[in-house]
Amino acid sequence: MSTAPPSKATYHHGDLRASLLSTATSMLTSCGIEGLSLRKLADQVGVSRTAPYHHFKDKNELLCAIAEQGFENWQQQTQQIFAQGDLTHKQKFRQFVFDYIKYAADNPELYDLMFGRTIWKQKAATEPLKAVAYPSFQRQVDMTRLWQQQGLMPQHLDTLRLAQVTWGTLHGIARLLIDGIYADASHIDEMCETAVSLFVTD
Amino acid sequence: MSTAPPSKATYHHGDLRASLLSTATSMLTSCGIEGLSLRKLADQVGVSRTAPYHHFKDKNELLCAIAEQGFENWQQQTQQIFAQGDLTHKQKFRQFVFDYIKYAADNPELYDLMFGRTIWKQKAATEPLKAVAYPSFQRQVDMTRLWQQQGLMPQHLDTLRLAQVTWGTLHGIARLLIDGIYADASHIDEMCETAVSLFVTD
DNA sequence: AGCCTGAAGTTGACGGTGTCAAGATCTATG
DNA sequence: CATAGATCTTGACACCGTCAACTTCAGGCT
Repeated sequence: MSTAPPSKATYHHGDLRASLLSTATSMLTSCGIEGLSLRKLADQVGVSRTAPYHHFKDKNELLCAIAEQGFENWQQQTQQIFAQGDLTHKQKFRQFVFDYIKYAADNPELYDLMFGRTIWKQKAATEPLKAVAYPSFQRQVDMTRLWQQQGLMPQHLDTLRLAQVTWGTLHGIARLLIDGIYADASHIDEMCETAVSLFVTD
Repeated sequence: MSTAPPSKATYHHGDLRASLLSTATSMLTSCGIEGLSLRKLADQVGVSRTAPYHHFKDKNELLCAIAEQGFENWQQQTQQIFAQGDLTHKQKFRQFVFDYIKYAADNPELYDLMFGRTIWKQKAATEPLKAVAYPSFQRQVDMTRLWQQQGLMPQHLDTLRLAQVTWGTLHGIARLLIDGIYADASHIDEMCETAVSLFVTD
């Protein structure tokens, strides 16, 4: 599962930071954010409760590091859609919507950490996290501009505002789903289809 | 501020439940959900740490009671819009959008409690809360059906899905705002205007 | 009137949390 | 080979939610 140390007999772990990160991520996805405690984490990795503090300043920094990894994966995943050459612009947009929601539905706890208030409301994001997250926000704007130029979306609307609203829609649908309020997984496809047909002016 | 007991000399408080509720609500709005602890609350009300347990089974029940009040206020506020007779359908819809976002922006912590994962993801909603919240979800569907009949929104789309997407959009914009990610208060009006012009097919 | 049941409020205690300080251990560099 | 610094440890503190047992008081029954 996680990167195991070569031998447990050693006083020093060898690769504790990576171990903590991967174990924390799996604890997050299986137990939720409220079930992730530093003490349980240290215990699971087989190390004393304060050992993690030599690799992360505090719990927030650990959470930011997890989110950081999440953004890297997500970004990679997203860009694969646009690399596919044999799709029309509308098909790509449709694929983007479906994949966005699918990512959130498949990784609810991670999505919540990446795009939730735990990190952002308290303005607790670390610099490395910002360095990965902000460009991916910006990318949303760039894509929107492209969609406007391709005639998928109204050109008379301000690109930034349009980007905020379209992303807001995806974000809102994702949240309704993963917070289990007013929508459940069986509605995903139809909701995405409805969203696409609302936005795309063809 | 809160309902003060007639005299502090009495052993029994007199109206502790109401005092707890109002003080908790004001602590929530001023300190955030993470700053609201039962011990601090009891202390502020001037009562021992376990006194609240005679009025609320646990912290969750207190939170649900706060959310319950929030829904009642919110519902009341929303219905005032539709009582105004001198507005066109489109104007009413526009007003609804603006008011929805304004409510979230004005009461970020309360909005988070009412529509956030703290209560709903853990399926921790009490029966009284559900009794108030579910109908207000249903009302969203009813309004959407009306908007379709009035020609504001495409009639060929399934009403339930359309309601989920339109509400998802408002919810998403609200969350982007109150979580301080990718949008701030100065964008509110323009974002609302963009959302309206995207949804209303005139 | 007086008792006495039960609601309301109290202190004490337990296990859990994040985090700091000080000491132990090992690794690697001069 | 020694020693400095990174790494890991135990101890301690201040919080938190919650249970159990005790005290106080108000209201209804005889």
